[in-house]
Amino acid sequence: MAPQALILPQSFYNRNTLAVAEELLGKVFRRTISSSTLSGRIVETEAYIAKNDPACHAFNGRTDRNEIMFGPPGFAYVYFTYGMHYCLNFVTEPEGVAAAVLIRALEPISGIETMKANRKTDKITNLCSGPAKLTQALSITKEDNGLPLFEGNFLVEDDGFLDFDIVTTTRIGIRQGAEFPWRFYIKDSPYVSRK
DNA sequence: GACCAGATTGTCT
DNA sequence: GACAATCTGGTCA
Repeated sequence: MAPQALILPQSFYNRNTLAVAEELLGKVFRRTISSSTLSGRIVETEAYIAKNDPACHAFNGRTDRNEIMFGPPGFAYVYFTYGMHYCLNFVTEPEGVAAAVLIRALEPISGIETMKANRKTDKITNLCSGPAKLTQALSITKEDNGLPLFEGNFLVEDDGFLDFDIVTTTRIGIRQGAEFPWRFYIKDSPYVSRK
């Protein structure tokens, strides 16, 4: 019998961002939209910490866009980029410390038919294997910015899955701060964005 | 597989 | 006005 899934409490996020990014691997992200459930296992993350990290949106201080990162931990930070893509982050560290974890890839678990329709492809490994792909598959938009992750319809759960190794690399798609080894993914997962 | 161009607009300087 | 925590679809090998 599989262990019961437990919702990660807000305190899970109220910690060092690198630890949270690493420990989010293997956890399950789940959202419910009008009685249908879309979920997937987190297989790839990246850490962004305003202090000393020029790649972080909050590096140059508080703005309208990054305000949520300065708030309490355990909330979603969704931003729009490249004129057409949304990316999903989880805010970490105590209130006042701007930091977040970018969710880069999921292994689809439920709601796969809906994801296929949203992504206009039938290939499972192409549904959520990238930060903008997974927001498209799960219909995540600016409307979801600021939602709590520890209660409601937008959650992260621990179902006890621990059978994997973790690979640590530099982050993807940034120019400044590219040398920080703050990307984590599940070794040998076919659902990560890139090796 | 690798590399490259184009899409398309919010955000900040 | 420049750029962006990206993706897709094309070419070439």
